[in-house]
Amino acid sequence: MADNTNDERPVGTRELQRLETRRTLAEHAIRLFGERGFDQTTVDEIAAAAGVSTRTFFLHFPTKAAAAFPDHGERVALFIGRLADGAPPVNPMLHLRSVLLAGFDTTSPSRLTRSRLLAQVPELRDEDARTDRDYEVAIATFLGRHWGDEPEAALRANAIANAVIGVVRATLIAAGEQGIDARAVTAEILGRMLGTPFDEPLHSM
Amino acid sequence: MADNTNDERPVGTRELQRLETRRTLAEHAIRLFGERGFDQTTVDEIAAAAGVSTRTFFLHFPTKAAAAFPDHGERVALFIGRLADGAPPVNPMLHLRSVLLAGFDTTSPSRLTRSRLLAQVPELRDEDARTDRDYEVAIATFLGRHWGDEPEAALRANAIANAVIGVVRATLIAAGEQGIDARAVTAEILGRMLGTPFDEPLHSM
DNA sequence: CCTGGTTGGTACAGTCAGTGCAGTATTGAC
DNA sequence: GTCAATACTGCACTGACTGTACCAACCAGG
Repeated sequence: MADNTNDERPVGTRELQRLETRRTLAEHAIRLFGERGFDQTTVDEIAAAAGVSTRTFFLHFPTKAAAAFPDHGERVALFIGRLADGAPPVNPMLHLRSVLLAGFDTTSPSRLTRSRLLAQVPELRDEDARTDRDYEVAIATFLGRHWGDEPEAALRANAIANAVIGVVRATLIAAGEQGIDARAVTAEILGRMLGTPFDEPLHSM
Repeated sequence: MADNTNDERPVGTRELQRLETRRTLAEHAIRLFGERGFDQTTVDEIAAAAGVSTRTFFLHFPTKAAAAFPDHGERVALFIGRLADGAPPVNPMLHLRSVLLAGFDTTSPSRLTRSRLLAQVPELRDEDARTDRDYEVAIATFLGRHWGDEPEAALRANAIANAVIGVVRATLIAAGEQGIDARAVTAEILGRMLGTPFDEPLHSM
């Protein structure tokens, strides 16, 4: 066993070929979804366009829709890393807000592709909502670390996570349109939602 | 043509039989989902348990999952009616909050069934999120009536709708558990989220 | 080298959700 | 009583996804 203390990719011909196949599949899937729509594209067609068998498609992606978001795993990992980064924040809600807004600042090409695809292919929004569950879990876990895991605190963490993700998803889908400053709207709404300190009780209801 | 000025149900033997078939299908679907899980139940089994053909199932429900929420349409209609009820509210956000909380007060048996089923059968949560889109549209439309339909106002309405539905969904799923006052948690979070007036600009970001 | 286990991909058969269509039988309006 | 509307059925089909056996290229170890 090689002394791989760090988790370097063991880059061999095999691994490279596999990643290339995966990349090609996703590329053609996104292209075809955009050209014809999601329902008008079959997995057979995607596989054929990528030059592999249909069965191979499902060795790389669990569902047809998953091919539209090939870097989902990495993005979630990045988000979790950012949430856990640095010293424990004084106000977790403000930390959460700044991490969420940081996602708007990094203009990765894949984010633009994703926004455009979601705005263009409505059938993919359901799948998007499904994958967003990973972010919800990440946020709820993060908040749970600060609020404890009593049932009511957990429920609150869950509800906040749902709400926050809802805001970000809505704005990210619209982010492709002209003349909309999605980041500003997100910042404003999150500011109102998360600005009040949730660590102190609220009795004026 | 009879002078049906009001929209009374034309109750005939046929209509009754149809409603009964639909009810039976939903009843067995919910039972089987609870007993074996969603993926372990086939539409064939549901139809057989209800004593009809498989094809008939799809005359009553568009998807397998839809049978788990047979009264979804009525509930959405009720919600929309409550939103539009009365004079135009002074503060639409507060009106929205009170309508949402009213949903907790009416302890309909179907709501309890739904909560229990969602807590028990995780595969149905995706479908739940999908059907919740109808509520999102209703809320966004309602807010749009007050805020106008400029792109940024529409985006804000959409984002708020997403957030609010996220909170309610999270709490409703947990509502079946013991010792959790889901309504109180929802009221508190919505109070913080919607309490500040969104009609005035916020400059302290 | 070479040899043998690992692994990316294939072929094939199968399950299940969902649709289109042609047909039957009961119902209800005139 | 007749005839159209309609609740339901049977059948054939598409398309997503899975299990399994198999091939072939790769990448050790000696």
